[in-house]
Amino acid sequence: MSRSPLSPTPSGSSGSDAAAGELPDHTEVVRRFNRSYTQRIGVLEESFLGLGMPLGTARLLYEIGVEPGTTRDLRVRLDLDSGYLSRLLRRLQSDALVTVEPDPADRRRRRVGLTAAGRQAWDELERRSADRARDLVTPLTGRQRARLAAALAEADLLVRAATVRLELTDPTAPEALAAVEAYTAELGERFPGGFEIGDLAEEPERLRPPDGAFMVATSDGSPVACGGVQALGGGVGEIKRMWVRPGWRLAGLGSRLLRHLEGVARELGHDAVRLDTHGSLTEAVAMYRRAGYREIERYNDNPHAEHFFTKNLH
Amino acid sequence: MSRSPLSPTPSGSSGSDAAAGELPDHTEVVRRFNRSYTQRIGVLEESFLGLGMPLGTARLLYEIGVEPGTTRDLRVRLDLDSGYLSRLLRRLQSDALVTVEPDPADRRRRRVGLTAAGRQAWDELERRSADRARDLVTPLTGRQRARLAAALAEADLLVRAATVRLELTDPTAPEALAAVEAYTAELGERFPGGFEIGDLAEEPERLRPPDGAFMVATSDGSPVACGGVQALGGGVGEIKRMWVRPGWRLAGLGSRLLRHLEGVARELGHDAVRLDTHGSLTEAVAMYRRAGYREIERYNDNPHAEHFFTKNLH
DNA sequence: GAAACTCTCTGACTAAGATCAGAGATATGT
DNA sequence: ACATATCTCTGATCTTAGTCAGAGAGTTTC
Repeated sequence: MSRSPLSPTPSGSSGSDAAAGELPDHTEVVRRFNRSYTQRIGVLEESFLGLGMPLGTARLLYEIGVEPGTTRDLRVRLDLDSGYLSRLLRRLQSDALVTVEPDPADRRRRRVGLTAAGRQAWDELERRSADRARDLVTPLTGRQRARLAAALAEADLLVRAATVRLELTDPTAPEALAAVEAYTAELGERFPGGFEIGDLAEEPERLRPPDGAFMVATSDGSPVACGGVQALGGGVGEIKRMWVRPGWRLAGLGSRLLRHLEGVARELGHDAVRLDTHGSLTEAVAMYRRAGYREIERYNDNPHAEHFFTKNLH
Repeated sequence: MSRSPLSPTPSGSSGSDAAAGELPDHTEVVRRFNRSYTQRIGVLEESFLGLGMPLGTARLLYEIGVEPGTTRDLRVRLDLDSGYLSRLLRRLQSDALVTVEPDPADRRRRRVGLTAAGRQAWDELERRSADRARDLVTPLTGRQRARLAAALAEADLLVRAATVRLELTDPTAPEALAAVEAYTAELGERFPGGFEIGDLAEEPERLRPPDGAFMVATSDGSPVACGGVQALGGGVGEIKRMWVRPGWRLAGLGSRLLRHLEGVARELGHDAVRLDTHGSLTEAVAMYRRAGYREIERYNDNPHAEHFFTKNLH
């Protein structure tokens, strides 16, 4: 039986695992990386040890330091049982690292914050974590460090992009509004003459089932992409308000979103989709072409649109 | 400008750590990666859950499946207390997943292997772990997957290289012999006419303190690089038997080892070092030049050497 | 102002992870 | 052959992690 695909040397022995004819899905590379990286770096966690407090407590302290809040916030963020949290907090409190006081807004809740000593302990956690990262990097030469940083940044971007979840969102929901706000803010920068698009909440039913749909992608709580489908009639759908946060465009999130929206349009019973865009959004125009869209005549009177596209869904 | 160029989120709070004038040491990239990666991928560990056995047990089972061995091996590999290991093994044994029998070579030890049922459970662990990796990759397009794989492979190589430990090793120790064996095997392939270098164990005292030193770098237990320093007399040292496992040469391990050996030579009181090499080892020759070595006349009668170098240590 | 609900806390409990000090068996060096 | 070292196992013990049920304080709804 062959060696484990996770074999320890980098010498290409793992490359042979993918049988000759298969398409590479690269999962082996991911697994190999996971294994060696977690083994060597020991994850973030380890730097939380050795402060004379158990891991869970340190994690909680860290989280409080990142952003103080109510016990409820912390429970949700760390997914803890309320009884367990209560005990952890009491321990931190008795070590004089955190303050716990009733929330004036709702006196059932408690607000949690760091004391001066707690801030100090938090800094220590930060320092350890940074030290660990530095330990990893120091044996390398400057060029190698740069290569490592570039590789990790690239991997980070792609992993983030891969783990973004596209979610059907009501156009009036706060996440949807936040996404569209970011969208219009960006357009506003591009067209200083003043830019005006209809408020998303104006006709929300057009972007809501059963007539349409609106998708928002969030990462770490903030919107990174959005887009909707509405009906134009005659079996034709229209893709609207498609936007991807600038830093995320390199990761192909746009095409993924577009593909998804086409699928939604198909489910809504459309045979084709159209969309319009401004000529200055060159990346977007290129992406539409790559995705199989062809340019057509103006089909609406949107003053900001210069290019009009269509794609057959069958 | 202080923002990371690839930073997809506006979070900013972490980016400001690197003050404007500092040289980038890239620790922020590493930390950022650690945080987001562990958060999203949840490490390898998670795929070990849900088999009806606790994490530690699953980890042990997995390790046995990767490479069966004696209890001692496992204890070292997983860094477990012997009592703890004993109990974990007993549990696996009572579930009929592993066989434990005395090692015929040393009847104090026990050999541990998987039963058929154990192999099946191991396959299940493998499958889960692979599934998790695949889940990560599937949302990406083919090109993005290739980019991710390339980035992770690059990061993996560099991380491995960075975490390799160079250790002063006695020339007669098994790791040293293993390294030199790999070295001569490779040279044997390059020079099919037959290749003969003196056995390392012949004059071990020359490569041993106080006259010399021999360093071996191991990764996951197998040697990946080696090299020694011996005295030539007159304040001159000689670097001998320097070798880096092929797959590791891209990661700059050679220069790191060379730099280290120069430091050792300096500590041994030498003012300069020499070395010889064969002309066909073009990468090596280039590396020596890059490291500040200049070519000199032949200073010995090594029939395999064609190039001779020296470097001043002060 | 009572009912229903929300939130935190306490006590009781369990499993898992981990460490330590020997006992007993086996191997090695002199 | 003896002392010494090595190795695994057992029993005892401890901390951490995590769960559950309900008490008690506070808030919202009608």
